[in-house]
Amino acid sequence: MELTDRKLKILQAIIRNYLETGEPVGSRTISKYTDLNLSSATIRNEMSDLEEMGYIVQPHTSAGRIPSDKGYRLYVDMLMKEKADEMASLKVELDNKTAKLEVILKETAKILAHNTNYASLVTTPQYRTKKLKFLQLSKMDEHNLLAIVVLEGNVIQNRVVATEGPVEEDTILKLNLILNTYLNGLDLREINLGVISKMKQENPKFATLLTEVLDSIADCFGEENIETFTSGATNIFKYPELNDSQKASNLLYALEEKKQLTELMYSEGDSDRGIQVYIGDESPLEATKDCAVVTATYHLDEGVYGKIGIIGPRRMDYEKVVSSLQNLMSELDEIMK
Amino acid sequence: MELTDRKLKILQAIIRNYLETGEPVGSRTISKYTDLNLSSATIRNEMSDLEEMGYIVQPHTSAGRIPSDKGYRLYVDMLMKEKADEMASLKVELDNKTAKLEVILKETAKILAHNTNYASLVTTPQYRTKKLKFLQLSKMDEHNLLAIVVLEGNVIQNRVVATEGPVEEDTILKLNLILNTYLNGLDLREINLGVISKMKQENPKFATLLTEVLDSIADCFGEENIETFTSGATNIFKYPELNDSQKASNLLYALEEKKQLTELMYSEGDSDRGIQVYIGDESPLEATKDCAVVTATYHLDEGVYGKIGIIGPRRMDYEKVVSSLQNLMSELDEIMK
DNA sequence: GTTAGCACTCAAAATATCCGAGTGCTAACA
DNA sequence: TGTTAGCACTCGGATATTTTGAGTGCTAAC
Repeated sequence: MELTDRKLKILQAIIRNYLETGEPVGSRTISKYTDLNLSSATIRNEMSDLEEMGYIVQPHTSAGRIPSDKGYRLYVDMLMKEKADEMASLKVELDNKTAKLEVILKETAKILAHNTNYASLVTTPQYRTKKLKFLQLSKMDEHNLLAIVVLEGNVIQNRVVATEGPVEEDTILKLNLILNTYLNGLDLREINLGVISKMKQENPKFATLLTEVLDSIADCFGEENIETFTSGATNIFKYPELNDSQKASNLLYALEEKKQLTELMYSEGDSDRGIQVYIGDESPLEATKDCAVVTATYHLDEGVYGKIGIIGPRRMDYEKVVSSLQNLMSELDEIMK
Repeated sequence: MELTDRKLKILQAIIRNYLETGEPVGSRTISKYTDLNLSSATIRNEMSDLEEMGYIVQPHTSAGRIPSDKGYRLYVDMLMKEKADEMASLKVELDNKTAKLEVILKETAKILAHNTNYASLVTTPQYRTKKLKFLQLSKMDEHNLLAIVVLEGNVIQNRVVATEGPVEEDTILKLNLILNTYLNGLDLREINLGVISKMKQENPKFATLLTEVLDSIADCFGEENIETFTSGATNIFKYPELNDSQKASNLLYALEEKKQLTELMYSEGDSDRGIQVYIGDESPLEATKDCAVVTATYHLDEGVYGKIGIIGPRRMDYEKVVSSLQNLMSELDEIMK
């Protein structure tokens, strides 16, 4: 059967209406709602077709229709095409003087949640290909060194390095010199065995210490280092279809744990610039089977990116979410430059 | 009317039973539950008295009784007296080699939540009277310095200091020297105008820079610097009496925002070593009016302490919670020494 | 002081009843 | 051939009604 223009319009009307009300919509409603000037009977016939084609479903015999995941998908795809570039104006109050990444990201999550009324997620960027700006060791006490690692983009991390024996102030100065000389401007892939062994060979006195330090700072780059900030988790109580203790509990648990969600955000490899939408069962994550998840990518530098995302009910205001995400995305791009 | 020993036993039995089941308990239940060997009729008489005295209430005429806040209070107070020193053995898997405070505290929250099946809170300690161990400035780029502040107890913080103009490497070295000379070993109260102006007078060349740096690091000590970690928020869904979307939503919101909870934890000034219990309406916080909140204090150094706490339903297993808290409290005391 | 017995209460569960939005189908119409 | 009015039918949800049983308070006997 063919998806005529009229069917499309009706489908769109059904979805729009359902997004507003959250209730199944009937033929009479649509007959009045659209500018098609068709009677409810005609709409019924068309709806019957749309149901057969799988775009809408009836929760039970004598109820109106609601969009199926397939219906949402069609709708979202259409939307994406239309709205690809247009961008609503969203006032963002990020104070870009704050140089601390963590603070910016937390703030971003808050703005996003507040603006959309859904739950939001923001991850720290992956540093895999991030370059080392500088590295600074200091003596904390007899058995511990403090290593400060600053990566490009002013990402600051610190690690405590436990040393075998006590270390002289003098040695620390030398270590700092060696480490910065060899490693500055390199990214994780470039800090490989070659550089390391060269470094040790040319400074045999410090071989042990260097190993200890390098081990401890290696994970500053690592993937397990991604942190996810969430905000607005309790927004989900605003939507009756999620407001059921079982569902809410699972969802909130996922939001608290974050780990799975982080994986989800990074799962769909590299649709990179694009915006990714998971509707209901499309999501690989059990906890979000009743939700829609929309994620976007922000860029910190070539090859270095993080994710921002939204979790809400299936009947999500996709237009608003997409434009909010695009907005914040470019806002972040800007700040991070 | 006097609170006889028998009445006390019955009250205790009622509370215990209610903690287990969450259902109002009737006279017949108690008559079997206790070793008093009294008929249900007798129990009924006693219960009638207990109700009159305000220790138990009837949700409706033909239901059993549940403890009132006053009843819980009596119970908890008795418990505290009995259990003051005894300590259950709780296997704590804190890896005390990790020197990073944040990680330890997050882990603590998790253990606590997991162990008790309630929601847990852990705050970072207040550093008001914490001494400065050392301070390290590094050049990040033309307009930003990175200030690392290490306080006693290996609490590490960093701040980005924006400077007026570019700063020479040489200048940074000198600044480091000056700052550490004047400030090492001092706490916030001791870093007052006196020291600062003296420092500036004796190093007039750096007066402006010093001001910038000191401003930025001042809040490393500040109270607004307390962070609260939570865990097990979704545990509240396990208790039917909280599992109502309105209550759950409020509570979870409070747990997400944390700010109010932090205030709550620090509100009851200085019961210091002790354990603080808020039952229902005793709590100043609206969101926890249907809960019980138990908090304890851990010590990092003289005058420096943080809080750990539990939020759960009124019918909380107080014994277990108290001993868990005591355990973790001393465990933390130990690690922080 | 304790207990058995019994009438009484009342929330919660089970059951019955009603209501109406919405459907599918048919027949008439343009 | 596509559109529409009309109508019988369905069924979830709201409301009303009944049943059930745990629990109480009171009284009288032990």
